[in-house]
Amino acid sequence: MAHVKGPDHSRRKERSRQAILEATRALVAEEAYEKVTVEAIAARAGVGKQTIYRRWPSKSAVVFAALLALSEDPDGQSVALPDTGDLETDLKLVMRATAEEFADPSFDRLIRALNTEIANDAELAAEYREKLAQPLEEAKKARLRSAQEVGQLDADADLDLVLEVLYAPLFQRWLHRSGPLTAAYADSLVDATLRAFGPRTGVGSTPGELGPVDS
Amino acid sequence: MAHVKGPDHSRRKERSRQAILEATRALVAEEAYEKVTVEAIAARAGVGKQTIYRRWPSKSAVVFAALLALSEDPDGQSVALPDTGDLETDLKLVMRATAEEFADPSFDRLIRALNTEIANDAELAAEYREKLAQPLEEAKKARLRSAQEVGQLDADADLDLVLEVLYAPLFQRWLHRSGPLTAAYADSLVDATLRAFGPRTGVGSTPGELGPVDS
Amino acid sequence: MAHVKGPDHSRRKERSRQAILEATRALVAEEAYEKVTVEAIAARAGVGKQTIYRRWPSKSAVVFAALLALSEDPDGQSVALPDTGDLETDLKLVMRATAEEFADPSFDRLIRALNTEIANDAELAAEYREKLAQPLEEAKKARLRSAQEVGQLDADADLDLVLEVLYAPLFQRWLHRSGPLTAAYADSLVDATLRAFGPRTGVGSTPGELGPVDS
Amino acid sequence: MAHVKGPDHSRRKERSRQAILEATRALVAEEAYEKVTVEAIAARAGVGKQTIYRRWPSKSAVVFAALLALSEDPDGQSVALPDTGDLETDLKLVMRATAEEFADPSFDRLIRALNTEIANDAELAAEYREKLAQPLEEAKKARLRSAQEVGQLDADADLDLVLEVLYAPLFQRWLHRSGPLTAAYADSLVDATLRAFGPRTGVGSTPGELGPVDS
DNA sequence: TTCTAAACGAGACGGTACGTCCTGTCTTACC
DNA sequence: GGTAAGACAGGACGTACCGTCTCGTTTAGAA
Repeated sequence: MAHVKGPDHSRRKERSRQAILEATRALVAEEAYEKVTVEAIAARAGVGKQTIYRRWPSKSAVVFAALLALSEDPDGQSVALPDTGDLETDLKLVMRATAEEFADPSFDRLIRALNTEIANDAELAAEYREKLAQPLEEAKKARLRSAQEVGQLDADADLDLVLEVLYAPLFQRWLHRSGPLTAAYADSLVDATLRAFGPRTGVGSTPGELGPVDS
Repeated sequence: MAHVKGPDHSRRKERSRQAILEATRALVAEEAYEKVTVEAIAARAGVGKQTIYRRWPSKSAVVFAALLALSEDPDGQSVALPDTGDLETDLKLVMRATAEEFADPSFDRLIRALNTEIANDAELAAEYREKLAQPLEEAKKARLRSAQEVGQLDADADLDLVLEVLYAPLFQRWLHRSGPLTAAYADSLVDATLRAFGPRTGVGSTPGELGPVDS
Repeated sequence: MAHVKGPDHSRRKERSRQAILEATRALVAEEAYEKVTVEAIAARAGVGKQTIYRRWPSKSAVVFAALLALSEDPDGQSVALPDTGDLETDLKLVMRATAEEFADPSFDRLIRALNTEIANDAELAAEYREKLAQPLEEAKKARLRSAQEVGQLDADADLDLVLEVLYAPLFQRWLHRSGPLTAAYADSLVDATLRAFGPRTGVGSTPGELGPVDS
Repeated sequence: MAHVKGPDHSRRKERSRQAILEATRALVAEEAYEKVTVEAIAARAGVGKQTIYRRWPSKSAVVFAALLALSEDPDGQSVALPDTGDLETDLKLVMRATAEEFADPSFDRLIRALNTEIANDAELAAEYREKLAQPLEEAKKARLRSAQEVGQLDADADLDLVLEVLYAPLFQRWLHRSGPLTAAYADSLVDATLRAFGPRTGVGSTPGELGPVDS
């Protein structure tokens, strides 16, 4: 088990790595993505450019890593959606929060940068899905499955599809700035989704038996 | 108010304009958007760089204009969706066609470039909506209204929302490469949309009896 | 005779060229050669780096060109050594002037830079000889030939060798800082050279016979 | 005076020191001086960079030390010129050997590197003179003094000047590549030097008659 | 038909950022 | 404790484009 490698310098490495990611995040949040330069990141992080290029192959990769780290920080922790027992309530809560998040200018810039990256780089897109999107989707699907068990959602529904119908309109409206992201809009997406994938009435079980589903 | 200008050179202008837009389209279709340079466009179009900058303020604007022109070309013509009388049939046709379109690599690159532009530039986004998105949406809404009239779609449905629920999942799946764009997928989006916004025909209940449920 | 070439931009070209060479000269005169950077030259000249690299392949070449230009400036003019008729007087005048020149710190730095270049690059050395050294040597040899004609110098002397014996010690002492460059030293080099290559006494003609030709 | 040090790592020290100097020599002999890097030296010597910087303050110093060591190696030995009793013979032997030495490409690169260093660094130049040049010059002067004693050289000649007249032309011709370094050339330098500083035996004239010509 | 002035192709220009390389210092692990 | 390994901050390198400017050269309309 004796490895032949050199020293790991792990403390310095970690310190500079964090400084770089933090500086990147700050810069991307501050100004338009295309104006963020590797030189500025290095300067802000108090780091030589080579230290950046030693770890990442391009600006895209650094920015992407910085944004990934943003969501990964609480390492071991697994995300979970609220579960009050009422799907509609929970979804509206989550969707309204999501809509609000997009309103924050610095969050907006960060996510636009991230989307620009992954839209134009299939590899980064794959990494994004694996590291960020899937865990989040799993959490959401867990909530949906729990709803399926209590008959608040069609047991046969394709959960990926459900999530897309729920989230994609919000995402697209934000990305294209094609309309306001209000709470009412968030609610109406939940309503539409539940109409599309809610319990199939008259298949042996009555919703009413399980208690009220609507607000 | 008659100004004393020289010859208008309109023929040359038009020729070089077309050459620029065509070269831009070709380059964007060929390689990653960020590798398309104004210099390359000028060279390919057999044009001086200044001739480009005389007309457009930035590379973004040229690319955007090139893509706009792509869809505007059949000038006077107004798009219209098929109307067989059956909304489900028509929508599935359209959605399957849309899904196929995205599969063409050069179309893919063009639209990714366009989306990158408008995602990061609010002004271009506005122009995009005005010139491209809205006319298309109007055509789609016209078809939906026709469906409302024959009771194939909830008369109170917010048509913008309907279109988002229908298209946004497809768009997002394409943009993030998060799943295959099959005909079955296109169909399932139509199905879901129709479940969400179709006629409110309960089992043994008339739509009118239940009244609108939405807020 | 209609040429197919583009515009010559000669005025801009010449202006920026002069600015670059002047800035280079100033910087090389100011500080150690190795601390002169292309970036500093560009900044001082108010010029983009690319404008330098468009003309010269390396820093060496720019510096070399700057130093060449320094001596070439009076374009058509051909150098000539004084000719009073007395070789010893003339040579001592020239050698003392040369010794003094080397004492000027900014001249010193310039010439050290030049020598560093040509010592390490055979091509530059060839160009240096052709453009700077040879014309100067020709002027010197012209004076020596005139001396040979009046019997003040051995008619069979190899003039290249004479010049080397005369100048090389001064040059080496300066380059290696191995001794002071005084007027007395300059004189003693002339004396030694004249002893080595002066008229061969007793070969039929006495110098005195021809009488002094000087002023 | 025995100093109280720990385990005397002197052997390791000496080993790594030798490895560094040897690697430096090899690299300088192999390629252009400016392409020799400290990193390459360290790698070739199998040594950490810090081990180099612990001993020498800069790359210049390492290279200089390497070249110094080259000539110092036979430590206690003091150089001496041949003395056959005939100065001309001895000098021609030495000058021809010197000229040949310069023809060796790897020697050439080494000495060019050395000259570049000392031409641009007064401190190194001083060290060079003290450690390398002066001992050698002393040896040469010893031979000249011996010649003075037997009347083969002017007893009043400034031996530094004699050496310069003898060697500097060869050195300059080599440094500037301004001519071939042939045996005939070497001989002609000896001849010229002896004419300039040889015994003052005029044909039928006593030296005293002419008197010193110098100022 | 000749003249004239705008628009043009070409491409140099001042800049900015890129990604690479090397210097001289610092840190870690090993011996 | 000194060493090999090599990461680090810094900074120059030479390249690629940007958007501007400056040339001669079309070229199409007005004279």
